[in-house]
Amino acid sequence: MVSQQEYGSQEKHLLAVDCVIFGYESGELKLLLFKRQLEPGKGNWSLIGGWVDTLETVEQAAERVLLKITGLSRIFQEEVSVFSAPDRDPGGRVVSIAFYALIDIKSHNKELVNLYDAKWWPVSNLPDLIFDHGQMVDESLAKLRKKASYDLVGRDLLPDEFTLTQLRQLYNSIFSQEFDPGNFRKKILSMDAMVRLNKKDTGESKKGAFYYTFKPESEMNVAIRIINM
Amino acid sequence: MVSQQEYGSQEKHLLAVDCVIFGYESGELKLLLFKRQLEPGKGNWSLIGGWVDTLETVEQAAERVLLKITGLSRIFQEEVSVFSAPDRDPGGRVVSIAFYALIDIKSHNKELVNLYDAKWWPVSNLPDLIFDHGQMVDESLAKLRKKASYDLVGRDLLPDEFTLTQLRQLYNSIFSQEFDPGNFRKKILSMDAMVRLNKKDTGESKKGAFYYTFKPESEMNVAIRIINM
DNA sequence: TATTTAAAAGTATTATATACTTTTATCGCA
DNA sequence: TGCGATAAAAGTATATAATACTTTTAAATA
Repeated sequence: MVSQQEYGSQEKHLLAVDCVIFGYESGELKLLLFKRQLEPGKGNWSLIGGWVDTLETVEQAAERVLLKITGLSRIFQEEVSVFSAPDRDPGGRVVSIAFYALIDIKSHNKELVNLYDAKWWPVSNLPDLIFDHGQMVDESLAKLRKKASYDLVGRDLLPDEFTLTQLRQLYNSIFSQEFDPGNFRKKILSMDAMVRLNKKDTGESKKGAFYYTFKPESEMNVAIRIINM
Repeated sequence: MVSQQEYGSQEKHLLAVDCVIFGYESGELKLLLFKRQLEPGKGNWSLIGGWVDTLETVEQAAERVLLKITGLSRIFQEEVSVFSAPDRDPGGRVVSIAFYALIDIKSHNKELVNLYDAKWWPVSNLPDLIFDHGQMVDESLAKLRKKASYDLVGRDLLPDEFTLTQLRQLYNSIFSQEFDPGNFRKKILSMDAMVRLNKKDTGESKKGAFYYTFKPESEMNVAIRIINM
């Protein structure tokens, strides 16, 4: 029988999290990016990251970073994957876990964002990013699309009250394609996921579109596929 | 402007990988488990793991572990997620990344498996596992089901030559449900993913079932959903 | 040669997706 | 006040796919 290696005398690693923060504003899916403040790569655009402490989980580290930057807590956030190429960070061996988060841009703390020298960029037109952050964004976008195909992501990205047209435009921008208004409405309403309010948004049309809010997740029909990828 | 923290003086972490190794044998989906050889938890069943070195990626660490145990390389393997509860391992702070792998049980090195005191367990009847390894298995199974729903996983789990009945039974055991033979055949063949050989397996029926082999992945119709979960 | 077995092929029904059309509510303006 | 414009909302018709079920086939064997 072959023996396993003991805990002592093993190599230890710097562990970080990097947050891919998605938001939605003026009909566009956007990403919160930062001017890096330390070498290497100082002055270039990057995701916001943070070190993982010994007494927390990586999820908690990501929540901590998100709170620090946006002032928001209890936000949808999901692990993307681990990035661990030995030379990925020229500053040293750092293993980083990417997370993506979905927030309502209107509700976050803009002063904090300014404080950190951050900017919202449309995902359709991103600058070059340092290290492997571009790959983190690509993987996050793929995950977001997958999630949006069987889950209503509007809950996280839209304000509390929204119209079906706004939800459709959000989906248009996530998938970079135009969904048929009638069919989109039919499918979304068949999920029984939201309630219609007695208010209309007349900004976009003469007739006006009803506002909706989401029902609690437990009450909706979860077995419906929104987009067939 | 708020400044970011320097690389120096950060806490470092022990980093490990744990491998959830799936195989398929006598009509059952199985999992390779190990009798743990060191404290804490010595003698209990666990996944096989290994430490991550400074000069490798976590994927390479997982491949290294898989090769050591099974003698196999170039195996399908995918990251599941990061497990980082500070107290998950009573032996100390270890952050572990779970991977799941799919192998053809027939083709692996049984002597190596014996050497490491390992055993194939049917997933329908697993023993208690140490630490959070049970959760790793649950997440891996969920990932495997999701993958199997849009991808033919037979390529990795079955021998080179197999019958449609064997492929269906593999799917039955992955999803713990009986798929209709006619409809399963119709859907699988519509993917145009395999070629029929001029050989029959007459073990199961008088008529005999044709053997098939997989075409290269590039040639198959990838847009077909196998199982609607 | 009749019987048995499961493979293989085929059919019929239902459900869903997609493309397209019609009606509706409301505003601005003649 | 009533008409045109606008996009929402509702409705329809067709194509495609999922599901349940039936029939035919090939080969072994009693």
